[in-house]
Amino acid sequence: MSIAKTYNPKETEDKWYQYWLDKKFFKSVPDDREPYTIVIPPPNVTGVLHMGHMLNNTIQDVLIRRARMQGKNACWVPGTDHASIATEAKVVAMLKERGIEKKDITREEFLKYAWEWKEKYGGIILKQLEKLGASCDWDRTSFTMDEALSEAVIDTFIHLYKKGLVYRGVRMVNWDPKGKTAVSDEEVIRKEVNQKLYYIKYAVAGSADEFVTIATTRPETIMADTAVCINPNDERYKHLKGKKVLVPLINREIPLIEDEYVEMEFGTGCLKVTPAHDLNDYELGLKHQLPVIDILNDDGTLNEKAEILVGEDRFAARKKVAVMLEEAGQLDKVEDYKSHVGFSERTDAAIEPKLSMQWFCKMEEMAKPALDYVLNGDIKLIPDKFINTYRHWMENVKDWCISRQLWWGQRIPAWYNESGQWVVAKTQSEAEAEFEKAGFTTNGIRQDEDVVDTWFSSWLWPISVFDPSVCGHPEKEGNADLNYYYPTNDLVTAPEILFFWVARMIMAGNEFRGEVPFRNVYLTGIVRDKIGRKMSKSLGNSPDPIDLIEKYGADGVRVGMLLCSPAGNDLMFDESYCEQGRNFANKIWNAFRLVKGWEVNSELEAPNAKAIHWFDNRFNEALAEIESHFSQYRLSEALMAIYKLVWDDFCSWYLEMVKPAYQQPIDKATFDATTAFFERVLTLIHPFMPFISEELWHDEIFGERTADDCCIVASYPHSQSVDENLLKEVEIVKQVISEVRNIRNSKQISPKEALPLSVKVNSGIDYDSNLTVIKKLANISDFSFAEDKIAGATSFIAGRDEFFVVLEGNIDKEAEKERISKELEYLHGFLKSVDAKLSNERFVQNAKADIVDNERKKKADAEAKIAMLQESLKVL
RNA sequence: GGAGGCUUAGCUCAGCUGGUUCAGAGCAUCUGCCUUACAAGCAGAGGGUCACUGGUUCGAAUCCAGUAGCCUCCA
Repeated sequence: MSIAKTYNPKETEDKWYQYWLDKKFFKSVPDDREPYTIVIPPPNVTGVLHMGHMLNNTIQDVLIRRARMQGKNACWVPGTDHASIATEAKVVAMLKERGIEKKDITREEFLKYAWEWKEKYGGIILKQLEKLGASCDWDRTSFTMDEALSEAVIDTFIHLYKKGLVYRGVRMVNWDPKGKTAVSDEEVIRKEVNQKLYYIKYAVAGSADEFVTIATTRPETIMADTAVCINPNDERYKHLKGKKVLVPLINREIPLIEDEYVEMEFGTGCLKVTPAHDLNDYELGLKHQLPVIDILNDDGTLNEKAEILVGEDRFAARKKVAVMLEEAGQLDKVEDYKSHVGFSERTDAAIEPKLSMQWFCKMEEMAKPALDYVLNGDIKLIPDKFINTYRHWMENVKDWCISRQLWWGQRIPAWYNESGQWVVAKTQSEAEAEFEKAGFTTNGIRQDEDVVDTWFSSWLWPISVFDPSVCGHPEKEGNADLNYYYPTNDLVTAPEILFFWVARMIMAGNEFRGEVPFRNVYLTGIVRDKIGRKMSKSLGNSPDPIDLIEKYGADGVRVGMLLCSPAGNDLMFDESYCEQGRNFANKIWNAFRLVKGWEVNSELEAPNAKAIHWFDNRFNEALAEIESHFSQYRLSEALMAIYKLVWDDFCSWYLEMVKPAYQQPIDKATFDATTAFFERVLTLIHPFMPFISEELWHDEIFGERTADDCCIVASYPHSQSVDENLLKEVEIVKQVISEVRNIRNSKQISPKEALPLSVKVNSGIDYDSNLTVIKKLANISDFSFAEDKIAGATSFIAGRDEFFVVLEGNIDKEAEKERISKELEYLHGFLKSVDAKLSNERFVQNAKADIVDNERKKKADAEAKIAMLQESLKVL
C-alpha cells in the first residue's frame, strides 16, 4: 500500500468538481420531489471573492448539499448583480486609462464598453466559488441586467407607477458630487470627522453696530441662507424679533424667524437656515415658507447664485469664505468640533444634501405586509434578535429614492416632451400614444436619462431568476419553475442588508406573488480579524480566500470558517481555524489508511460485536444531536458534533477497539461493519467537506460503485432509536480504560507494560462482554473479579464498581491515602449541599417531584461512594 | 441623542422554559510518548468570583433593576 501519509487536497478537488459538473449533480429541474431552494445573494460584478463571501457561500453549500442528500430536489441559483455605481466607476476609470472621457461618448458607446467590461471581469467571482466547492446550478446563472430581468425591472416600475407607488418629486437627496448621482440613505456611511465650528456675525439690518452670531460648520453655504432662526423662548434675542439681518459678504437681507426647533444651548442659539443644503433647514424652510437658494452645481462647485467664488469647489470655498469673513471682521471665532459627516459608500466623497427631482418608491403601504410576515413567523430570522431591528425599521420606513444619475442600469421608462410634460411607458411608441391621448405634443420626445437603483433589480431576485415575466404582472400565473421553486427555503445573507435588500425582497414577493420569497433568513456575522477589526482591503488584514484554499484545501477552509461562526454574531477569523480544518481532513484520511490496510480473513471469528453495537448506537445518538443543531441552523455546533463523533468516537475509540494487532488480518464481520460505518461517516461530513468525502467514497474498500454512485448524492443517514443502557455501560468501560491509563501516566509506567486489573462489581454491568475492549485499550494482562477489596492495590471507582490495579513493588500508600482523602473531602462537601437542599422544607414542597427525587438519588450515590472510599482507606 | 445587542477558561464560543456531579466544548497551554493510520499525531492533566452591584426565589451563569466597558443600527 502506498497511500500518502497526509491528505493532499490538490489531487482531488478539481477532479471531483469536474466530475460533479459532468454528472450534472448540481442541476435541478422540477419533478415530484420536495424542492429545496436557495438563491444566492448576487455578488457584485466588480467584486472578487472575500472572506465574507467565503463564509456566506460555505453556509449555503452546506445547506444545499445536505438537502440534496436528504433526497430533496436541491436548487441553488447563482448569479451576479450589475452594481450600477461601482461598475460605472470601474468603466469610467478603464476608459480614462484609454484616454476616453465619459462625457465625450454617447450613452450607447458607453454601454458597449460597460458590457465588454462585464463580460471580461463579471464572472471572476463565480469562478472562484467553484474552488470553494459551491454546488450551484450553473445553468441557471442569472445577471440582474439580463434582458428578461431588465424587462422585469421596467415592468415593475410601470406597475408600481400605475398603482401610485412610484412617483416623481423634489426631495432632499444624498448627493454624491463625485459620482454625480443621488445615493440612498443606506449607501451613505457616516463617519466622525474633525471639523471647525465657525462663529459668524450677521449684521442686523438698519443698525450700524448690532450683530447676531451664528455657529456653523459650513460657512460656504451662507450665500444660500434664507433666514436666521432663534428660539422664541430665548431671552437673549427678544429685542431682535421681527428684524432682518444681512448675509455677510453678499449683504442680502433675510428675515429673523422664530422656531422652537432651535436648541438654545447649541452654539450661540442662533441658527442660519439654508433650505437648499440641509435636510433640517429644508423642513424648517417649508414650515416658514422660505425661498430656496441652491448655490451648488452637481459636481460640488459653487454656481452663480452664490454671487461670490463661483466655480470654486465647496471645500476650497469654505476656506476662502472663512478668510473673507475674517477680513470683513465678521468671523467671531473658530472652534474645533467633532461631528458626523456622510460619505458615499462607492466614491467616498462627502455627501451633499441636495434638492433635486428624483423618482421615489412609496414604502409605507408595502412595508406593512412585509413586517407582518416576519412578526407572525411566516419568515423566520435567524437569530431572532433581528426581529426587533427589522420591526423598528419597517415602522419608520422612509420612501425609497430609486433614481440614479448613471447610464449603467435599467433606464427609467419615463418620457418627456418639449413642454416638460411627461408620461411613463415601456417604449417610445407607447409613450407617444400616451401623450396623444392626453392631448400633449410628442415633439422633442426624449426618455429620462437616469437609471434605477440596483436594489430595484435585486429585490425581484427570488422571483426573477425563475420567471421574470411575473414582475410587474401579479395577475400572471408564472411558469413551472416559479411555481415549483418559489417560495425559496433559505436565504443566507449579512445583517447589514436586512433592510435594503431582505425587506424589499419580502415587499416584492408580496406584491407579485402574494407570498413570501423565502422561509428562513440566516444572518451571518461580519468576518473580522482576530483582534476584532473588520476585514477590509484598506487595512490589508484580509487573507485571500483562494490562497487559503491553496494552503489548507477547500475542505479545510470550509471547516475553518464554520468552526468560528455562530449565526448572527461576528466572527474573529484566524488562519489557525483553517489549520484545524486541514488537520481534521488529515485525521479522516488516516483513519481511512488504517482500514484500507487491513487484510480480511473470513475464517476468523468475530470478536468485536460489542464495539460494533456500541458505535452503531453512538452514531445514532450523535446524529440526533446533529439533526437538532441543523434544525436550529446551529451549523458550527453541528460541525463540532460531527468533529467529535469522527475524531473521538470513531477514531480514538471505535477503531482502536476493533483494530487488529500489527500485521494481523481482520475478521470479515468487523471489516464489513467498519466500512459501513465509514461510509455513514462520509455522508455526514460531506456537506462540510465535500472533496475528501467524495474522494474516499470511491475507494474499492467500499465495494464496486457505478459512475453515478457518488457521495454528493448518497442518502443522508436517518437517526434511529438508541439503546441508552448500552451507551451508559460503555461510558463506564471507557472511564475504566481512562483511569488505568491515568494511573500509568501519573506513575510513569510505560503504556507498553501490561497491568493486572480486578473489579469488585456492585452494579449489574456484565464486564465479561466488555473484556476484549478493556484488555486491549487499557493493556490489561489479567482481568479478574474480586469479592473484596484488594489490599495494597491502587484503586478507583467507575460508576458504582470498584477497580484495583496491583502494581509491582509497593504502592505509595501515603499518596494513595491523600488522593482518596481529597476525593472524600469533595464528596462530603457535595453531600452537604445536597442535604441542605433536602432538609429545606420549602425546597421539598416547592420544587418539582422529579427534581427532589433526583436530589435524593444524588444523596444515595454520594453516600455509597463515600462508604466505598472509607473502606479503601481502611484497607490501606 | 434614540433603539438594540454583547460581557462565561489564555483565545473563539455553547449553556433552551431558573434545578441532573452545572460551570461546558474546541483551540491553545503543561506532562509523558516517534506505541507501524495519523507528531497535521497518541495518552493524560491543569485552567473560570459566569463584567460589577443590588433584587426576586427554597434555589440564579440563567429572571428583574442599576453601574461599567465594548459593538451595531438610526438621528
